[in-house]
Amino acid sequence: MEMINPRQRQSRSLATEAALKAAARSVFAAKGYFNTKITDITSEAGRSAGSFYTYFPSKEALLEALARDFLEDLETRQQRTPEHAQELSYDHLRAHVAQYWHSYREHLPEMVAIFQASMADQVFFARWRQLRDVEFDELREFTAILERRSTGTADPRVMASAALSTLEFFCYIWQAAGGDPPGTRLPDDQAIDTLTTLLLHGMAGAIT
Amino acid sequence: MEMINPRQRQSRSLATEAALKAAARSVFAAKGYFNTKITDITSEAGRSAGSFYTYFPSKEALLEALARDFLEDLETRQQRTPEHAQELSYDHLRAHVAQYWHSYREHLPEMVAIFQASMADQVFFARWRQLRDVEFDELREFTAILERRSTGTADPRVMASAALSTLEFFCYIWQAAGGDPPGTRLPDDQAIDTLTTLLLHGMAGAIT
DNA sequence: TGTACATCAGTGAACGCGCGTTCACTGATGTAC
DNA sequence: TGTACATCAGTGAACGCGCGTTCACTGATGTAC
Repeated sequence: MEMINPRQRQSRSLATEAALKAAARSVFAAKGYFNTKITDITSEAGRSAGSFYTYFPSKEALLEALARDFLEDLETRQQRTPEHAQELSYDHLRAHVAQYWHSYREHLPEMVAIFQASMADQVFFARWRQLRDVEFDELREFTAILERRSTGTADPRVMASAALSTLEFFCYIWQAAGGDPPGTRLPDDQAIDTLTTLLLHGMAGAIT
Repeated sequence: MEMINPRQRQSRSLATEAALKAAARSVFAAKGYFNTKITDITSEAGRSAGSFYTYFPSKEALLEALARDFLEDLETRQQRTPEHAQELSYDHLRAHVAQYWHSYREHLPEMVAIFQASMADQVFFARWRQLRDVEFDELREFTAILERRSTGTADPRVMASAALSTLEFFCYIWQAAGGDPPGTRLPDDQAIDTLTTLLLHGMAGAIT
């Protein structure tokens, strides 16, 4: 029989690696990183336990691979948004908040798994902080406004750190931890508007 | 020889239980909850491995005991602060923020360990949310002001959830995760002032 | 006050469970001639 | 095109490490008479 696909081995191999990554994302999201066993990932991916080690030497290495993909994606996206503001405006800040909110949802398994892993592993602690630095850079333009017009009552970088804490943990609470109180739902628009209002007026409180 | 202490067994027992709890707090803070082995706790406490099980059936039970102590402490403190404000004022909000900041530091091992455990264990997830609800109640008076004078652009409870996210994660970043960027120090006053400025003006942005 | 026995905190070596990891094997794909 | 061999993805039973947990034992404290 004629070969349909001249690279069957390679494509099978790529498919399995992708299946393991996809399965890991799914299982991490469902059970959490620590509760996930290698066999949970392989059985979700429809492979045998041993198959895992053809692609990744450990669960950590798999998460590391997901983290690299994620970081690459973030940095690519960052290049596409060079627009900068001179003043704090609701719409402009809202666009940033909305991007963070949707990006968090899109990468929820990675965000949560890397954060969880950061609590038990130095390497992932560094990875988490690195991802956070990328997000911090996204707020650079706002920090710059604060620096230019600061009243001196608050360090702009500390203010930016607080603003990022708000974004990050509000997303965690509502997208990963079941809402506030648990079980509560929140429309995307309302989440984004609330965050924008808090951060816009909050940061404005530190400028002239 | 006359007995110095008529209840030597009991006091020795209480001392060991307290030593195990203190050792656990110390080791949790140093290595994190997941990396802590039972023998890490017992050796820090200067006891044998087997001794642990006289007092706690598992590491989870020990953390559960620490969580109960913590919750009790929080609820006792809450009764001591019945003062309520009718308006948002810097000093009044600052007092709340300061209390949260110092309470977080005082109970850092519990805060972090319970949060970590919440990511792998349903029971501790519920405990973490319960502790968070207590803190949420502390913000009730501010939520009430928002409810009375809301412009309708943001749900007061969602705004309070965002404010608590700011408090909680800013404390985590600066007290547990080494600052922002890691390695940075922050005087208590500056942390508290920055949080107060952000939250005061941020919440004020949602009222008439 | 003294003796004999009971109780209990504490010990640490040994046990065993769970899960990560290995490896001999299978069957399919790819290559050489 | 066919045959013989090589390579590789994938399998899953078995192995073994690490750590939680047990338990027979020790020595000190407490009690009975």
